[in-house]
Amino acid sequence: MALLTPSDSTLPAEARGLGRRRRLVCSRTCFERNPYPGIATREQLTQTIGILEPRFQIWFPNERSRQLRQHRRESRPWPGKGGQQEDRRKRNAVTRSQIALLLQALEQDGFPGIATREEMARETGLPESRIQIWFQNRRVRHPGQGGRAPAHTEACATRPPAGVPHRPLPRRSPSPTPGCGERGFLHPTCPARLGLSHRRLS
DNA sequence: GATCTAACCTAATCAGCTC
DNA sequence: GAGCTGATTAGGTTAGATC
Repeated sequence: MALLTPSDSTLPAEARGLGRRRRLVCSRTCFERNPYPGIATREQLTQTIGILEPRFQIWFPNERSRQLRQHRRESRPWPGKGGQQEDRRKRNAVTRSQIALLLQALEQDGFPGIATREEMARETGLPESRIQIWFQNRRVRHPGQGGRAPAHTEACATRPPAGVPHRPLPRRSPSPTPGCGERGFLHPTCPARLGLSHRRLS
């Protein structure tokens, strides 16, 4: 079985002034068996390896992305899901009180870093990974609620400062996509976001 | 400094639940 | 069935770890 191990850095990312989680290192054996693991398989891997399930939910898409690119470079067909699709995670019911807490946090920061998310996980009793998903969905579906975002629309509409590459507009949208900040979200490299979101800590 | 890749982001979509 | 929203996916960027 593949081993997942924490990287050698001894301090948590937040303690080092970063808004990201510590990195893990993973080998590919588990991926070759099933590149699309369902919740049951991921939980089983968690039991076997001792790494939390949400880390697999990050690692597997990343690995699929790499493999897909490689297959395309070599003009090989990607096998895809194939076979029976495994079960999804059971839908998590978020209570009104939990939503209230999350909305409060969203007002303050639409892009909470790992420390904030873990604090909210403690307060709400929800898993941190579910909070991350909740923020992702919320930012997309309620763009006006993203705390400070609307206030920086003007800054986002302009060019980033020299040396700060502006992220390209979102993909997979055949229709014209609103500019940064227009719908209430800010590109990570937007000058308005730099110094505000979880990246502010760096 | 270059490279690799986990972490993170988005839009799009699927799917469960409530009305 | 419509609407809402949690979960998943593809595809992109960022930044920490390693060489």
